Amino acid sequence: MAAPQLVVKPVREELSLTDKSYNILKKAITSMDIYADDAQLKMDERKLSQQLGISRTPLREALVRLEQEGLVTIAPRMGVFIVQKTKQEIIEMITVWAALESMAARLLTENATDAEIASLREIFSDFLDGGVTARIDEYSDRNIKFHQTILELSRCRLLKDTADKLFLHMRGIRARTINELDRAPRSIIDHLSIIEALENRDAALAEKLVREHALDLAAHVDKHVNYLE
Amino acid sequence: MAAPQLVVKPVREELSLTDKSYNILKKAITSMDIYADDAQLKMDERKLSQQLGISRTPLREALVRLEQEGLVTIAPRMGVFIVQKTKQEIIEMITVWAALESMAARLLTENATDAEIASLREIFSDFLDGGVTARIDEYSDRNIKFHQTILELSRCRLLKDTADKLFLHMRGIRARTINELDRAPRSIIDHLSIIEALENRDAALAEKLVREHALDLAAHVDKHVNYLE
DNA sequence: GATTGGTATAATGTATACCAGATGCCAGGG
DNA sequence: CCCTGGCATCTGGTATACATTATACCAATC
Repeated sequence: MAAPQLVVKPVREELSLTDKSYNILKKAITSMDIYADDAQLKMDERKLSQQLGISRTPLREALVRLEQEGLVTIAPRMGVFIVQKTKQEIIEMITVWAALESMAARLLTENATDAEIASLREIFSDFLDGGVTARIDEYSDRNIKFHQTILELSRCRLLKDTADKLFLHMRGIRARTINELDRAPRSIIDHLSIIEALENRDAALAEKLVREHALDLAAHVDKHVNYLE
Repeated sequence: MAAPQLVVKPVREELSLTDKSYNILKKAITSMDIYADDAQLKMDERKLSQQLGISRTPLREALVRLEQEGLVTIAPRMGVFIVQKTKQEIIEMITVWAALESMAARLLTENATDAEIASLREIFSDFLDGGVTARIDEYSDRNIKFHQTILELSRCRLLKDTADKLFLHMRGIRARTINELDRAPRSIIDHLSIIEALENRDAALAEKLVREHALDLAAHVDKHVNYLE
């Protein structure tokens, strides 16, 4: 047995100012209601750098990252603006999401243990006795958790990371659409069928159900969401 | 009918130095052989800024964008390095690609015209009489064109954009794996079956064939590519 | 001879200064 | 009353200067 020895973790926990302001700004943007009528979309560099207590250089690098992620646009000589997604873009995001998650479901049937699949069922264990509409907020959280877990259990990190990036943008619209979109009673039935297919290791069926569940949402957005322009 | 009027496109063609250096560096990185033994992976900020004839500030913003795309890593206080993808990461990229392109095939059967689908067939018209192996380079170009066209014809821009980002990273390994991976005779048969399914507007079959074609490649990489560590 | 510690140098992270382009206001003219 | 042109101001883009940290080299000691 090895002699006892000093174990330390790397000291480099400190994030750069760029990283810090990036995180702060990302959280700020994703948690604001971008689509409110009086939403302030212009971001003033100088004012922000003062509020954050840093200079403009690291702030600008953070803004570049946000732009690359599609959260803001930098209009040369005109400033940076928080982007409002169009309805079409939202639908496309859901479509790509459908592609990713259905592939994840397929992989899941090959890579996940029975216990892991069972954990999916547990997510909704509190909701099996109906009364879903009463606790819509809580259900919505579980809903998100469910989909993220499927991505997770695919054992394909890139699949999850790519989906997470998309999900970032969905956050913004969730606040507005939560009541219309999370058609909970229907949703929970879909989820249970998906879990069943996964339990049976039926890759083709699981993939199909996941895809259709997501594309249903896209169709629903297409039909019923109108406040986006 | 409207009166004739002067039509001009916005004068704003001028890119910022950040954009310019971003484009230059991206091209430089994707066209170099990252996996060569003597490959220089460290990027010297100061030297680069001198070579590009600009200051470090816009260069750094370009590097931040490259990092966000996964082409380089910025190690705090230690510099920026061109990333070498691991075999696992390559396989994951192909997997995500499979998800995206199979969804694209599905959408294509709904959104593309017969003429557009026919254009897919034309891509390979020169190669139908065998002799594929003789013109492997040219075939490889058509191969790429084929897959990109499917993404394009899906009419889902985000699907194509997401796939393009992945493709960026594949460029680097193509130079090395071209002979092993583009198993042309097999490949062309797959492609023709895909086209046939698309012509028949058979969404389920097209999706399946596209997915399996891509996942075959992933399996092949897993089995036969060994130079990536 | 190998290893450790100190110092010098170079490179990165951040701040600031300067410049150019865009917006808004106001005056003047139609 | 509206439109145009010029001016002032403000904001973003870039360069440069400074501070902090990593790396390399050398010397001293074991």
